[in-house]
Amino acid sequence: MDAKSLEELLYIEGEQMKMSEKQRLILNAAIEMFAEKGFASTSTSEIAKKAGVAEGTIFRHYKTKKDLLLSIVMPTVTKVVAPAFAKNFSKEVFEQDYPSYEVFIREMLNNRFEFVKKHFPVLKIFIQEAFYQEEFRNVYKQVFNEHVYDKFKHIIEHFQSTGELRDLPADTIIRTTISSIIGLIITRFLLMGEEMDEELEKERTIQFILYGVKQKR
Amino acid sequence: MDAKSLEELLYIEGEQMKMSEKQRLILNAAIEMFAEKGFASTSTSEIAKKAGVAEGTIFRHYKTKKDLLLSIVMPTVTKVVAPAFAKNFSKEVFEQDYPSYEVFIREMLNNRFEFVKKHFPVLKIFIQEAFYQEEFRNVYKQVFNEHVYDKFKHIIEHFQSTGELRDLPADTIIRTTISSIIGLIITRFLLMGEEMDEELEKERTIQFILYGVKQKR
Amino acid sequence: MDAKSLEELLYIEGEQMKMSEKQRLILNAAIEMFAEKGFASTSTSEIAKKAGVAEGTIFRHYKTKKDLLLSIVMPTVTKVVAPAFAKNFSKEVFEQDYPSYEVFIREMLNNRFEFVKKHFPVLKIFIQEAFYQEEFRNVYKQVFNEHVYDKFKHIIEHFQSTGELRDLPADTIIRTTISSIIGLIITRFLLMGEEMDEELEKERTIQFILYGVKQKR
Amino acid sequence: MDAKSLEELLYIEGEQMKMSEKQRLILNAAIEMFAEKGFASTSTSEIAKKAGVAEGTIFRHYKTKKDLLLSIVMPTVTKVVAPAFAKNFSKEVFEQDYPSYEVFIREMLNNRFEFVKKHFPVLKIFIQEAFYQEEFRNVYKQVFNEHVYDKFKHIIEHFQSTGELRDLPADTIIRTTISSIIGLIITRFLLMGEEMDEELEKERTIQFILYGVKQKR
DNA sequence: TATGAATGAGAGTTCATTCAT
DNA sequence: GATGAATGAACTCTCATTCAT
Repeated sequence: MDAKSLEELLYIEGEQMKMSEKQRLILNAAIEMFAEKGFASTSTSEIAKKAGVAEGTIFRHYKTKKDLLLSIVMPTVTKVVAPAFAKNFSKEVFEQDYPSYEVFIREMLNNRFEFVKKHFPVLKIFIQEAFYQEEFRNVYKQVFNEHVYDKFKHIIEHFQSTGELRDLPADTIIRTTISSIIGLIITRFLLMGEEMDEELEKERTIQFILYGVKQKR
Repeated sequence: MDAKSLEELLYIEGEQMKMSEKQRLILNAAIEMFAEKGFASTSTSEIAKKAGVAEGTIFRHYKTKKDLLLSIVMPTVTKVVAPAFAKNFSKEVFEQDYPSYEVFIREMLNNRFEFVKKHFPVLKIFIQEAFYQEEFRNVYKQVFNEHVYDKFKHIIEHFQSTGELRDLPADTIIRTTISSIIGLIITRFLLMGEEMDEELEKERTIQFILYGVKQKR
Repeated sequence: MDAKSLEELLYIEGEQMKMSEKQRLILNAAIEMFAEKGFASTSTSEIAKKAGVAEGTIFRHYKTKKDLLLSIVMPTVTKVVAPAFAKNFSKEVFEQDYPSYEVFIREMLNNRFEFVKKHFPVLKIFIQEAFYQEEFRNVYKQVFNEHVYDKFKHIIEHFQSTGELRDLPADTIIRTTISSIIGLIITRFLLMGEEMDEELEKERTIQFILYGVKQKR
Repeated sequence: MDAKSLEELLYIEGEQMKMSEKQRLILNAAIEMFAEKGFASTSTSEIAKKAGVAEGTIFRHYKTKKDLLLSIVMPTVTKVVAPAFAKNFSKEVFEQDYPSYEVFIREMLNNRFEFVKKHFPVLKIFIQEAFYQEEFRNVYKQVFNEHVYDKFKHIIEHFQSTGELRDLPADTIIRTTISSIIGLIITRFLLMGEEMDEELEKERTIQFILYGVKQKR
């Protein structure tokens, strides 16, 4: 990954952003290896070799191996979960940007799909570790609760009030919408790869969310 | 896990089924630890201690640590993916069992949900490893292709011919249906735990699959 | 050191005493190296090499390097400080064994001198570490207070009551007596070595303690 | 420690004396850390941090870490051992300063006691290292032999000739005198600390040296 | 068949020292 | 002169695996 993208991805507000060249090499190598073999199965000596630095150099920048993992994964969590909802939802902006739920989920799906495509290795690392580290799951939950849930719910209720959406509980709509999007993403990035017709399946997923699979009577 | 369940779960056709007592202790301990901490982060000595056997005993039954992993995970793949479709689809059986797509997915969802509930640790191990071992993903794909895909497609086409299902491509319906089910399962077993109202969310997921979230006009 | 001596030296009451052959080799090597180069400057790989075992073997027997140090040093503290006072001081035994303060300190000096001669390396290790680890000093103090001080004081007061000893405070007599003995021991084992005429200097030290260096008028 | 004291302590005749500010910071930090944790257990980075300089700066002033140790310890040896005997023993000066052995040892004890109190950390470092580095012990022996032994012996013989001292061998008197003083110093600075009544114990030690503990008949 | 002591390769980490700036 | 990033050897400790009992 080039220096700029990496810094943008791993930048946390309030932290100093500048990375040294070696640090970038280390992070890129670590992301690649962790994504490929998993955190526990990747040795710091492998990372050092791939990065082309001495093993000691890793520990000059990151106190422990776990520290290196966190510095890769933590800043990403926010960025993957929140941005679709980061906009300032003033009424005008909102109604202009999202005239319908369809426009909203289409934008969200496209936006997150591209993000995942660009940063898939880091996300893979996050997901893997979230399996066994509660710490990781909690960060995800926290970000979701703080930045996403209320706004998402608000949007749904808005479109229920306009009559576009059925009167299902917002929670269920949130879960099923997200499930469908994540299901698409997993299918594309973990199971099928390039052989999938991306645009077609994205569109179908949107239609599925919107109309369901059952024929209208 | 008791001896019988374990043998059933890990039994592969054509193999000798009898397990010694020690072997069962080892497998149970390994499943628990692998699920909790991951394969790479679990040491054989931890397994031995938890199983109450000597370290050497593990290697008497399983040539390597990886061997132990495979003997846990491989037989499970088939069992988790296939059984809903394992029935003999003679016309009568089928029409009798599944008078509608709704009945079919309700049964499938309930059935898989219970299976996951019962064998969650083993499945967690499989998923974790599938992330980085193509070998694992391929086994999954193969089982899916061999035992599931054709039958699932056949069912969909059947209900499209009866007019119950819309004329979406079967692949899309398969993917979205499975996505929704897996989404529910992940939400329940990885994110929310017991705090979720299982029966309610199951029903809503089914409704979502069937009708979608969009109001019918 | 032979197996028997080592076990006797490092045995702690209430612990299991049997040492494996390898364990003995490790302890002997560790004592030798720690005494020669100090704890911090001795690497576990050196110890392993000198003991003729694999490095891993050390950690099978001792959880950490520090553990190895403690298992050498702790049991010795008691044995070096206490035994001269370990006898059961029933009145008869006492008056029979120590008809005078002179007999008492002569026995104590000889006894401790021989013990130091036999176990000098272990004691050297203890002293070194006591310099910077309060933990070590406290163990020493505790043993001294519990097993030595009262009895020593009692003896002194006894010989003050018989008129053999001057009416100095017991604490001062204790400190100066011990100082003189330790001074002799340090001179012999750290500064001069074999070139010192042991018996002569022991006798002179006893005379010094008893009569002082100043001429009687 | 202030600049002047430090320079005085570590000054060796014939060397250039000026220390830079940074050098002083480094030496003070090193003395403190070495005394607290021992030479081998103190890292140069700790010293640099405590001194508030960069790690590289240490190596600009001292070729190696050991060099730093030597530059602290070596000049001190002379100063701790010799000064009591450094005076020019012209007959007049001597008889005027030391009209009796008692006056002599009282002055020596007080003088060395104050020196140790002032420079305890450096001395602690020296003693620690003297345990395993013969080089250090030899320096001590050499200084003792060159600057102390003959003069001390001469003093003793003088007071034997005046009849103040008993006809013990001078070596024994030297050893026991020094032992008693060192014993007091160790008790004060390593074992008891401030809780000891300094003046009282100093006086008692002198009395012990002079009269011994045994009652005069 | 089961044991557990022993192994040695390799893990993560520290550290004295170097050197370009 | 001072810096501190970089180094790589060496450190303590872990681990899957072996094998004599």
